[in-house]
Formats: sequence, structure tokens, C-alpha cells
Amino acid sequence: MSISRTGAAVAPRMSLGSKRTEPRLVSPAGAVLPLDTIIESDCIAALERLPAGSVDLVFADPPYNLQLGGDLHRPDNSMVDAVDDDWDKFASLRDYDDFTRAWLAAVRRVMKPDATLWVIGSYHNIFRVGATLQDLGYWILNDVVWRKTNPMPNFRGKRFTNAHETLIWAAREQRSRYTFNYEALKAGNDDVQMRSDWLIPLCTGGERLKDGDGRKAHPTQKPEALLARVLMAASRPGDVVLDPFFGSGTTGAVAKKLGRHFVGIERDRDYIAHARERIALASPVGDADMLAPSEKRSEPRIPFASVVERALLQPGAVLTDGNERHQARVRVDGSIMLGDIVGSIHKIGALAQGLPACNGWTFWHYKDNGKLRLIDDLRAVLRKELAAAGG
Amino acid sequence: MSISRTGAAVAPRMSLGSKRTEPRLVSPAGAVLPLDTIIESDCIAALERLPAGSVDLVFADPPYNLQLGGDLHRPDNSMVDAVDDDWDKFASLRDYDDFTRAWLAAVRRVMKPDATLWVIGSYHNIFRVGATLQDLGYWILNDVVWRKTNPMPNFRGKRFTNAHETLIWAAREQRSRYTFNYEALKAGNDDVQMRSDWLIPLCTGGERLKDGDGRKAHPTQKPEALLARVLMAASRPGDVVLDPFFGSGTTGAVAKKLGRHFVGIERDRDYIAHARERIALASPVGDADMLAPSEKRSEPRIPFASVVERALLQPGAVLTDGNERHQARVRVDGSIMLGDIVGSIHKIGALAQGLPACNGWTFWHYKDNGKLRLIDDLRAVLRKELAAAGG
DNA sequence: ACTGGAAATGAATCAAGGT
DNA sequence: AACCTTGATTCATTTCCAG
Repeated sequence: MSISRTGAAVAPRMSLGSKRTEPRLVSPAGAVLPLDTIIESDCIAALERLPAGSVDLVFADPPYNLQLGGDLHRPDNSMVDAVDDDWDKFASLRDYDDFTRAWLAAVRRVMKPDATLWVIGSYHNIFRVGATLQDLGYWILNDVVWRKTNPMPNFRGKRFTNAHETLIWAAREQRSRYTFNYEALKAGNDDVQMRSDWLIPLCTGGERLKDGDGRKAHPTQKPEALLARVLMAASRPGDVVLDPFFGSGTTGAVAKKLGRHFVGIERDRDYIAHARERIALASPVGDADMLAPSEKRSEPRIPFASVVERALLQPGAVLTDGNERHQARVRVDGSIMLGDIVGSIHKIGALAQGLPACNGWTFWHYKDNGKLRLIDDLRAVLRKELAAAGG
Repeated sequence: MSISRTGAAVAPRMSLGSKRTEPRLVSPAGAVLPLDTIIESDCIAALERLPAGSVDLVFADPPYNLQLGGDLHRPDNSMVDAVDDDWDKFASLRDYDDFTRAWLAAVRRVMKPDATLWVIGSYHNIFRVGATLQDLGYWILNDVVWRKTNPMPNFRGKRFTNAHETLIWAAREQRSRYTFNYEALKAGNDDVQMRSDWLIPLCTGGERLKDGDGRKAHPTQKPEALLARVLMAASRPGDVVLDPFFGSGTTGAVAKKLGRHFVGIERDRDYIAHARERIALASPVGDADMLAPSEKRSEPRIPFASVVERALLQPGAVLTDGNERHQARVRVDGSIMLGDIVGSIHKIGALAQGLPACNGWTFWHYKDNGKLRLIDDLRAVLRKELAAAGG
């Protein structure tokens, strides 16, 4: 085992308003870092046994505290297999905050001075996590958005499709000289800087671990592409990556593939068994192999509403088909109106032609200085503008 | 001035660990809501003068420069005298939290029970805002990511390009029955649900307000397309939209264009002057037909018993599912019978399929000249009649 | 073996109205 | 306030199964 640079143990600052006793500041003399190992233990107890200032990178996927109500059914009446595990349940926001403060403080002690931390979460918990880590003296470098290509829809039509999760990237302290592989990321991103919004599919298919009955082995397994992006960005070969909520072991599998060491902490024996097997099967690969396939390039969907929002067409503007036989008017919400019937450009286009379906973008025209132009031309204008941002 | 529905003032919950006195819960008797007006005042002082339960929607773009001490509401100056950088940082975090709690609580008092709040921020402040609003009893509905097509690059190459900002959308309380124009958003988005990640350019070019010297009039002017998306999603024509940090007046300009009322609060006279001029130039969408949010027509409720009463189906008639696997018979009272079990079309439909619920209208069929038809078609017949009668 | 359609599924704070 | 009834609601992708 080699630890290139061990920082002094630094006292975690009192968090604002906290009255709890802080975790022990010194680790047992002679504590060692068990490399490429999963520690079966409660997260905080295990952290307190690890040597101070010993890891280069932390990736943490803590419980989200979802607070789900009753069952949720799809429109076809099938039931959504929700996260109903005990480990995600907390009695109150305050309990969740106490838990968050405890593990973040314990993790911080174990980090080298120049180490960074990644935490992933959703709106249920990420604000509490972010505020707490600021309180503890971490220094936020970026928040990063994992945009899902294939999120679960909102079945009731009561909210926006919850299509992303948030990662916080933070240094141990403001003056940390952290690792950021700027050039490598840029080279793997068509030679432009890597942005803070990442488009990556959910973990499904062969990558998703299954138990004996074909059910998912872990409810919230993260895609390897996500971890690969994280490790490629903020660690170097040979670094030690700590994951205090190891779960199905994605961090360990990707660390092994990319030539990093891992230390995992996990309480659940079933998860550990799956993770061990999975990591044993993983074989080291070149960096480029992991980076390349992650980003999915496809034509972004442009809402017709954006054409109106961006004032390329005014509300009330007249749309016609190529022969000007049908005439509809543009509404502020991006629907159009034919007679007194309101609907999308596609639905109304189909209706006008008496067809079951229609691509409104290539059916409807607008007048530009007396000349008839396809609204698809306006989409092209927006696409060009948006292209740099990726899907 | 018309306020369609005024809710009772509800005491904000004590925030976790807060020792501050809460803002007054009752507004001055006879307080009025000055519609389509900018109030020149400190944010919190102005909010406390507005009537409780009076606005439908709030959009807030709070300051997040922690060094702007003047922008912060300091209830307690006892612990300044900072020497240590860290101490200073924590003192300012605490001040920022106090300020955030104060304005969020004051806003909450002014909201109608079913109103929602939007707050925009970056990683510097959004975690503190999000945690605080949860503490105050707001119920988060979504976090929304504004992806910028043209963000400022990271010049030093030390971080990811900060290419997004985060909006939090929250209801005043968990059980609020808030406005969400689901159908309108879907119609303007190629007939698929609107996601939580929005791709919108920065405010530049002609839209960007300039002062006499050609410099930008406001440092963080938000694009109108962003506000348009927000107002179209979560408000209705005629609603009152409050912006407690009015700035350059984007909220007011878009509200006017989209037929919503606004109330703005702003302290800076220059900003107010720019905003007034800008809003005066904005022209509302004149045609109400272009403005009303698309809806799936909310149709009158028809009891199945009416179908029998009107003899569209005879008592004893046979109903089947689409595959004719299940068979039930119509009873005089509008219930149906499967085997010897009697119940509503919904209950029996669910029972037949072994499902927890079922919409009987779209499950059961009848035979019309040997052809299977949905009983929903019969409902449509009655609805059409009802509409003709002016029902 | 190949193909086309049906079925399954993913961190979800997912109803409204009347009695 | 609690309970019951009615009936509105899904996208991208993979896997399964029938032909």
C-alpha cells in the first residue's frame, strides 16, 4: 500500500447551529487503508477506523430520503417498483441532516488535503447535502447535472418529468490543489471544454445486476459511464477512491477498469456479494475505452414552444400548408389553433389532412416577406444555436 | 384589483435551529396589492406590507454574492470583527441563511395556499435556498435545470464549464393544488412531457438592456424565454406574479406580454427606471384565444346510469373487454354484474383484470350490429347532447 | 436465425371531488 | 376530517415471445 501524501488530520469545523459532539478527530494509531476491499460495516464507524488524510477522491451516493407516499401505478395499471428500502427512511429532516453532517465530517477527515468529493442526489436531499458540506468547510467546485436520456415519465401529468440528478463536486477546503484532468476531458469532448451537464443513459440491460430471480439486485445502481466520467475527471491512475455507500459496487468496478484503487464501505451483505462478484469480473481497460461511448449524440428535440418563446414567430402568426389551403394560428404555449380546435403542430396537421399522423415541422409554413417558408427552417435556426450544448 | 381567492394567513413553521422571531403573520388591515407596479423598497419590508394570501406565483432571483453585505438582512451584528478568513466565510454563510429565511418566510405569507414559488440560483447559493425553503414548509415539486447554450467558458481550465443554473419549483405547502399546465407544455413539445432540463440561451443582443454608455444595465438579466416557460407552466392568464428581486424587470415584461399581472419589489432606482421603460414598451398578446393554456377539455361527468336511463343500453345487455374474455351484464341501476358480483363499471373492470383500479369507460365494450364498441362512445353521445342543450 | 409486436421497467416526495 | 368513488395518466429502451 502506498499513500503518496498524507495530510494532517484537520478538525472539522462546528457546523452552524449544531449541538452534536463531533466525531473523533484522530484515527487509531497504525490504522491502515485496506485497498481494493469492501468493508462490511456501518458507514461512519468504518470511516472512523480509516487513517486520516489517506484518500484522493470520494464518490458518495447517500440515501435520498425520498419520503414516498402510497403506491404509484402506471397508466396501464402496472405498479412502479419504488425505493422502499429501510435504509432510505429517516424520521425527520433533522435526522437526515444529522446523518449527513456525520458522514460528511467523517469522510473529510479521511481525505487528503487536496482530495475532492463527489456526492450525487436529487431534489429530495441534494440541497441539504450541499448546505451541510459548505457548513463543514468543503469548497464547492461545480455542481454537475446528470441528464438521463431515458428517465421514468411523470405518470400523473402533475409535474415536469424528473429527468436529471445532481452531483456536487467539492474540494476538501478552499485552498486544495485538486486534480482536474482538463485536457483529457476536452480531448474526449470534440476539443471543447467539458460542460457541467452530462447526458448519460440509465443503468439498464446487461450492465444492471440481477439477483437469482431476475429482479434488480440494487434499487439505485448507477451507470458505469457516470462513474467513468467522474474518475477520469478528478483522479489519476493509482489514486485511492473511497465510496462510503458502496451499494452494487459501480465505483469499485470502474476504479478497477481505470487503474485506480478503491475502498468501499457497505452494510448489506447481499450488496457486497454482488459487488465482489462484479468487480472480480471487471478487467482493466484504457482510459479512452471508457470515455468514448458515454455521450450519446443525437438531434436534440426542439419544442415548437421555443420558437414562440424566442419570438421567431409571434403569437397569432398564421401558419399554412404548402398550398395555403389550411390556415392555423400560433398560440403562446406553442400549440396552434385551426378553427376552434387547439393542439400541437403535429396533431392539427394530421387533422387538417385527415391523416392519422403528421410531422408538423415539415407541413406548416409561415410567411417571411411574402415568401412561404417551412417552420422546420426555424427549428434549424434553433438547432444551430443549440448544437454546441449537445443533445 | 381583484383577488379571486384569498387564503387565510398560515403561520410559517419554525425553521430548524432558528432562534429568530418570525415575521408578522398578519398584514396591516386594508393592505392592498399594487398590481402591475414596482415597489421601491427593501424586499422584506415591502413584503410585510402586502396582504397575506394574495399572489398566485412567485419568481425570485435572489442575490448570491456573499460579499454584498448591504444586500443581506442582518438581524444581529454581534459577531463581526472577523480576522480569520474561514470565520468570515462562516459568518457570511450564516448571514446569508438568515437573509434567505427572512425573505422566503415573508414571501410565503403573501402566497395563496395553492400558489407556487420559483427560485433561481447557482451552486453558490441554491443549496442554502433549497434547504431553507424545505425547513419553512414549502414542498418541492421539481428542480429544473436551465442549460445555457452559450455559457461563459472556464478560462483557467480548472473546472467544468459552468453551463447551467438551477431553478427550484415549490408549492406553498405539501397539499397545495397548484397550477401546472401539463397539456399546454406537452402540446408545445412535440406531444411529449416537458422535462426538468431546459435548453435556453443567455440573455444577449437586443434583449439585453444597456445603459447610456452601452454597458449592460443589470449584471444578471434573465432571458425572457426562461420566464415565459415558467409563467406558461405554472400560472394562468390574469394571475398575479410576484417578483421580490425585480432587477431589470424580466418578470414584469413577460407577465405583461402573457396577460398576467405582476408585482415587483426593487431597491435600486436605476434598475427600476430601466424596468419601467422596458415594461412600457412590452405589448400584450391581444387575442385571448392565443393566450388561454391548452387543456384537455374538462368534460362534464356522466354517470353510467344515464346510459341505461337513456336506453342507449338495455338492462341485461352484455359487456365484454376488448378480447371478449370477460363478460358482464348491465343492471337497471347502472351497476354491472360479473358472475354473481355486482358493482360499478370501474370496480368490476378492476376485479375482472385482477387490478387495483380500472377506468370502466375505456375497458368495457358492447356489441353494435356485431361490432365491438367502447361504452365510452356512448358517454360521448350523451356529452354531445348535453353540450347542444347548453349544459 | 430473423422479425415484428407486446411486455417490462427505471431514485417518484405523481388526484380530485363528493359524501 | 375521514372516507369512498370516479376516472385520468407514460418515454426511451430493452427483453421476451410468437410466427
